[in-house]
Amino acid sequence: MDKGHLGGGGGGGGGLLALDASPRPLGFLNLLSPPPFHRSTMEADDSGGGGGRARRSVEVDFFSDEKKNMKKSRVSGGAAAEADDAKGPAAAGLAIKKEDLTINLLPAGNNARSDRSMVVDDDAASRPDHEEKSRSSNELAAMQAELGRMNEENQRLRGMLTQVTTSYQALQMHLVALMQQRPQMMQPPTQPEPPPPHQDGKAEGAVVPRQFLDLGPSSGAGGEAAEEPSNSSTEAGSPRRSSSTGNKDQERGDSPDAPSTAAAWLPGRAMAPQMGAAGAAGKSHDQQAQDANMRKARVSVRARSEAPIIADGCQWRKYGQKMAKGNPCPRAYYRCTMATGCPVRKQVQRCAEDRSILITTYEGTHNHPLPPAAMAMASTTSAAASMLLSGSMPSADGAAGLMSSNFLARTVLPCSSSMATISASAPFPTVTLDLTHAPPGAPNAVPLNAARPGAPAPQFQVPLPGGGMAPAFAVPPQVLYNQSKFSGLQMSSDSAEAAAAAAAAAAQFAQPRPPIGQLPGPLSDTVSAAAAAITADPNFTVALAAAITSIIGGQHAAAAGNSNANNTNTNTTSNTNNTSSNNTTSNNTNSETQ
DNA sequence: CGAATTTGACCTGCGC
DNA sequence: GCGCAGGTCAAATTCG
Repeated sequence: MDKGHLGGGGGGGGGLLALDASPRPLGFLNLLSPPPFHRSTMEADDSGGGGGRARRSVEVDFFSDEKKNMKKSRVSGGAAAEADDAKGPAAAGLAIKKEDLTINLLPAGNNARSDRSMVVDDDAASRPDHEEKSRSSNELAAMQAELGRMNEENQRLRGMLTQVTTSYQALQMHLVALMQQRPQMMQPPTQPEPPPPHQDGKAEGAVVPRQFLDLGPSSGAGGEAAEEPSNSSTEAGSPRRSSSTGNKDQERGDSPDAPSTAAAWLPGRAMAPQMGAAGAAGKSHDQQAQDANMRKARVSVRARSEAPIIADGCQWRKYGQKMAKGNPCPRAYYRCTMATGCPVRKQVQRCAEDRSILITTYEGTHNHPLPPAAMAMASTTSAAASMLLSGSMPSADGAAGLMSSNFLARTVLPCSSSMATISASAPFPTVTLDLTHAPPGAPNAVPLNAARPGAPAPQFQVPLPGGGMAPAFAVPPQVLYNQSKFSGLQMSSDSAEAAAAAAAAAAQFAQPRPPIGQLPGPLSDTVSAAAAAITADPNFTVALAAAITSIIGGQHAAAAGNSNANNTNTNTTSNTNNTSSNNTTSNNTNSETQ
């Protein structure tokens, strides 16, 4: 099943979203994530990459259509087309747009394949009484040339925006790391963060290495140094099957108390037992206490689903089931089996009050790279955990802790217009992300049922924030009943950043999709939710307006009406095309996002 | 036949 | 110290 996820899986991502979802938000999203157009330029270079596969499909699909069209027109247009080719591959994306615009601008159906061609033709056919015409043609040509320049500039800006966004995210992560660190002091930077500011589409390369679900400040305690190397070392170190026993030993041995359970799961920790009790003993009680606090961080996700389990991109194996007190529904225990000895576990249980609500609680840190599909959840939970921990930490002043929590909540869960619940109360600090309440605008408030065809059991996709997006978080009072020691966080979506995050998240969640001929349904649901969430933000609207303005610009003030209408059509068309190739596209997007 | 799931037993922590 | 509840193990069972 997860083979499906990993191998064939990996549905679409940002690209798909961008293309498939409602035109507006998507258009904007495109600006934030390596847009298909942008890709055109990179296509040749990127196609080789790991994530490139999916992306490539997108490109292929998308551009193949375009090319087909172009070819057709060439066939009829003749030499005129040459001019376009002459512009070079780099202009591919621009060419498309430009063409559309050009077509729009031209009064007659005279397929103006290229400005030049038009001019030439006119010149060739020039007659005395056509001076006017040629003049207007010249003007057109000038305008189009300017258009071209504008488009180029637009692309540059897009690139810049992408970079900025990436940098922002990197900084955000770094900040989170620092926050985690702070209370522990003396700890070296948790995460080897600051990834190169240039990535996004390529972020994958840089991000993947650290694609670990980092629920606990694993980074924190001495594990820091060990954590990174452990990524691989741990895997190699402990045979998978033995892992369970290994864990057991670790957990039980470490056990002085629960805290270690999570700790034991940490890659760094994994080595401790091997090194002997001495190592553990060496640890100060203070630190142990801190670890105890932090290691057990949990992230709970509530979402409506008929499916027995949510598809978060990871591979899980059920190792137990138990009836929990006060809940007629049994609680199932799963452990990550994507890598040998991965300590991550999760509990799945239906809400007693509303059995349509599935509560999934994650715990532990992945000690292996995660597939793109799992990244959304991983980053989400990681971010949430970080948020929780940083906020719950006995930092200098409670206010600071709270503040950081709020801050993180906003940065980590930017799209949520509602609430995420954070609880630092015993037994473990827990962050609850409630996806059961979607924003008014969101079409599919929640039932994100997306039975995965390949999967033995139906699962559903959860659009989450960390990766970027969450349709919404709302925490019904009852959710907090036994855990609010802390504070609920009000998180308001913040401008374009929120949109960007949402886009990224949406992209990621579009990913885990099966590769072929399947479920545009859930995807569209997700997209819809994302779109709704994004567009709900007034800031987004403004940003979108600005973006559109910059693209269409006053350049065409004159032809505005016409051209706008046509542009709209054009967009619609391309959307349609992409939609038709939904599956493929989704894959692409994912890789790209990642 | 191997892998995954089920399920009863066992272990541990916590509250009284 | 005892009982309860949560969590995990591992043999038995089921499934592909």
